[in-house]
Amino acid sequence: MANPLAEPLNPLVHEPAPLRNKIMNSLRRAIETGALEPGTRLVEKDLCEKLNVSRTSLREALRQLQAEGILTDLNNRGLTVTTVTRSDAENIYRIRSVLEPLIVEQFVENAPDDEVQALKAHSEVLKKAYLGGNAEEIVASKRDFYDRICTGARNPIAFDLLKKLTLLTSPLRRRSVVRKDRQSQSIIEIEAIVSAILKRDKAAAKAAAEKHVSNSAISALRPSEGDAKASR
Amino acid sequence: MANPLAEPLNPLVHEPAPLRNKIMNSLRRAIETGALEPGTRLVEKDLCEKLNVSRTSLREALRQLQAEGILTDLNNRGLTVTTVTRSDAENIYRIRSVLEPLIVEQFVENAPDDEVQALKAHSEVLKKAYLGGNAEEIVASKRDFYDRICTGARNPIAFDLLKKLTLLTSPLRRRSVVRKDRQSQSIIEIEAIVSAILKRDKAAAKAAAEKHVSNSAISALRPSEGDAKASR
DNA sequence: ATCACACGCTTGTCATACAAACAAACTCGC
DNA sequence: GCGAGTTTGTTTGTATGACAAGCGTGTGAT
Repeated sequence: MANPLAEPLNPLVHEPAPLRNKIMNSLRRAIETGALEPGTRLVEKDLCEKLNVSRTSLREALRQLQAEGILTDLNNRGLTVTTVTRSDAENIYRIRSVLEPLIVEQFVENAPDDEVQALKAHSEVLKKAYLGGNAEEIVASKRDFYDRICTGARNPIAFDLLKKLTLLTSPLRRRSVVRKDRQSQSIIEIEAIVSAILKRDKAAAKAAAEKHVSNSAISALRPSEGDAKASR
Repeated sequence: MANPLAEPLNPLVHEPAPLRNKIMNSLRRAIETGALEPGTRLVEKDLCEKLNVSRTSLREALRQLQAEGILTDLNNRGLTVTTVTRSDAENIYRIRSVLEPLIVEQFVENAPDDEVQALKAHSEVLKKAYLGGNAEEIVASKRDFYDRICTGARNPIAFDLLKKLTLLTSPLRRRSVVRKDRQSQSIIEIEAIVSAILKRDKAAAKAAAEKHVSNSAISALRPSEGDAKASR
């Protein structure tokens, strides 16, 4: 049998990749990695020079990111990287704690056996990444894991929402991933999800998914520092 | 006692309302009311002339609506009003059926008594609107009802998501609102939600909210016409 | 020290221009 | 008549330059 991890040779969409998309990806990446911290002011002219693009394209990209909630509009004084307050973060985790169980449920309903097998195989890779301890690798592997579940669930809309929500809390998550205790706990939780999925046990899978989000929330929100000014 | 329906004299935010926001509202409204049907191609030059704005501002508004999912990008051939496939609609209702119970739960947790009373009072207005049968009035009143719940829940992020999701299915909902049988059913379901909220009974309120979404879904998806081409 | 004013920086909006992608019409050879 | 290739027109993508308006800050006068 072929390696179930192998991608089915993606059709290679000949994406013309408009400039604004590249800009968006670049900025998203910067926020995700922490190169742009929450609260940073984004000055159009500076960004144009740094990215070497025209103001037109840049502004279109900014508008799109703004609509995604990643950037916040100060009234007439430009954009900043959205600062997620504690209350925002709690709300985001609360939303995730109903959305992710839904996705897992739909995965059980809709994913064909080969995707289930591939997920199982990938969960082993993820586990190894956790044990390896390389943060980069963990994050990448976990994202891949999520992608598989969301794709298998056949609910692209929820997938989209989740991507945006998790991006908003990426500053929090970055701190939480490096915690050793959280890592070993994550492994257990994920294995619970996978094993329930293998049995096609919807209720158990949902419960495991919810537990996983709840615990992530606890870990991410633990520091309990006073929350900053309002968000939007 | 003062009329609990009275608004507390909103602070009247001096919104400079950038042109692009007006454009967005205008387009959103057009889609919501059906003036722009799903699948309609949006040609920049035409819109500029109709709205009497420059291409720059228009394009920024379009990008923002695109990020919200209301507009879909054909590769290099412009934007269309997003066509929601049957599968998309099912997924949207499925998401709503977990999000709305969450919101209702948070309303029970967080809304102060006066907001609960105001909600109760408004539910009577909504009921009258249903009995009156004027579609415009029903929609407006129902939106107001939802706004109160979402605001009271203190979860602006979920509020935002719900607004976007419901806008996507507005073509479906428009057809469903006029159904007499659905209307009387709606009244009952909403009263169930309100009465559970009054008792501050989280579990019952959640259950009632979920039931309401499920039934809305059944009604909206009933026609069961073959779904069109892919969405995005 | 305070108030008012002026200046600079930044965003909001517009007009214009040109390249590139795409679709449709059109032409020419068979 | 018909198909292949070419031309043409429409539409989007990107860049540039310009100017008004909003906001913050510094300066100067009192």
